[in-house]
Amino acid sequence: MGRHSCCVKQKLRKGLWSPEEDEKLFNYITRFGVGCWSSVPKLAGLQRCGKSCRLRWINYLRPDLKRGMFSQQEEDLIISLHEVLGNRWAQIAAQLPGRTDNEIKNFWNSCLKKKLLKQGIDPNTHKPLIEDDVKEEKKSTETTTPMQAPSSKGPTFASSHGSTFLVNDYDGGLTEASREIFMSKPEILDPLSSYYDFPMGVVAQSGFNLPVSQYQTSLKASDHQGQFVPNISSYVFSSMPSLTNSDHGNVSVTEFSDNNSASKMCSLFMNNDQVKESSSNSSNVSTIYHMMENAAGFSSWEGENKFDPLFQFQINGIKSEELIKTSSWEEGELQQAHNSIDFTSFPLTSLSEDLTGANFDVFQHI
DNA sequence: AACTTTATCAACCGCCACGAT
DNA sequence: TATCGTGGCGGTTGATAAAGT
Repeated sequence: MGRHSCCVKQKLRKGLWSPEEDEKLFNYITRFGVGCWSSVPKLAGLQRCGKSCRLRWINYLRPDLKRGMFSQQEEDLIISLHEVLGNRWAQIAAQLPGRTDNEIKNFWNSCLKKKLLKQGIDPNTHKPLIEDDVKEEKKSTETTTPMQAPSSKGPTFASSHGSTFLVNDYDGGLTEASREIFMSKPEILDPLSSYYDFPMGVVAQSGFNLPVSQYQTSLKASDHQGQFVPNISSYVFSSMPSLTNSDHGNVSVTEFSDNNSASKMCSLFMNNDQVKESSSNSSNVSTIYHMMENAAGFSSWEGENKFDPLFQFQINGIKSEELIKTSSWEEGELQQAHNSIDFTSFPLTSLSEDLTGANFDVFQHI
C-alpha cells in the first residue's frame, strides 16, 4: 500500500486539536512566526507533525480568518472564479481574504454545487443542464473537472474587492485579460484589499455572525497609508467543538474616532452572561482569552505580561538583531527561524511603519 | 424517544514541485 | 543526476450535528 504518513511513522497525535494544542501552536507562531513547519511541533511542544500544525494554523488559527457565513458577494465571486479556475481552491481562496481553500472547497461541495444544480447549471462546466444531465448530476455530484469549459451564456464578470474583471467574453471564451489576472498575476488582486472598504475601525456589528468555532477573530481595515491592519479583537479558545452563532451572541463595538487611525480604539464587549454560558456549558473549556486591541495593537498571551521582542521584530517587519538576541531560543534555532520566517505569510507583517512604537498590551484574561 | 439519513466541516492522505545536498 | 526533506495542493474521509421518519 501507500506510504506511511509522517504521523504514523513518528507515532504522533492525530485527529481533532485540543484547546491546549491550539494555544501552544498559536503562542508559538505569534511569537516566532511561520518558519520551518517541520520544526514547529518540537519547538512548540506539540505531538503533531509539521504538516498538521501548518494546516491547523492556516485553516483555523490564523488571526486574519474571517469565518462565518459566506456573503452573497463571496458566493458570487467563488462561482465566477470556479468557472475560470476550476477546482483550484488555493487560487480561488487567494481572491477571498480571510477564507481558506479548505473552507471554500467545503462550501462548494456542500452548498454551491447543489445550488447551481437547482438552478439548472452544471457546477462543473457552468453551462445550463439539460434534463438528463440534471438527473445524472444529482446521481454523482462529487465528480469534478479540473479546468472548466467556458460558458456560453454571455459575459461573466468576477468581482474582486471593488474591482470587476471580465472573465468570459460574449462568445463564452476566457478572455486573455482574465487569464492574465487570475492565473499569471494573482498578486494583482490584493487579497486584503476588500478590507479597505470596511468602515474605519468597525470590527463587528451587533448581531455579527461569529463562526461555529472554538476560536474567533475579526478584522478591521485601516486606511493607514493603504496598508492592512489586522484587528485581533477577540480570542476564545475552548474545547467546544462547535459553538453556535448564538452561543457567541451579540457583539457590540465602540469606535473611538479621532483623526489618528493609529490611535483608533475599537473595543469589543461580549455579553458577560454569554461568556459565562459558553464556559459553563462545557466543562472542557480550558481557556478563554479576551483581547482588545488598539489600532496597532496585538497582545501576548497571559502569563507573559510583556510584549515579546521577537514578535515585535516580526510584526513591525524591522530587522532587529538586538531584539532577537533577547529570545530564549537556542542560537541555532534562532538563526534558523530568523532566516526562515516567512513574513509574507503572516498576517501581521503589513502593519504600517508608523505603528512601530505602538504598545502591545496584555488585555483581559477571562 | 429511537433510529436513520443528510449536511457540514476539520483533518488526513497522497501526490507533486522545488530546493538543498 | 539522484535522493531527500519540505511545503503546498486537491481529493477524500470520518466525526458530529441537524433534520427527517
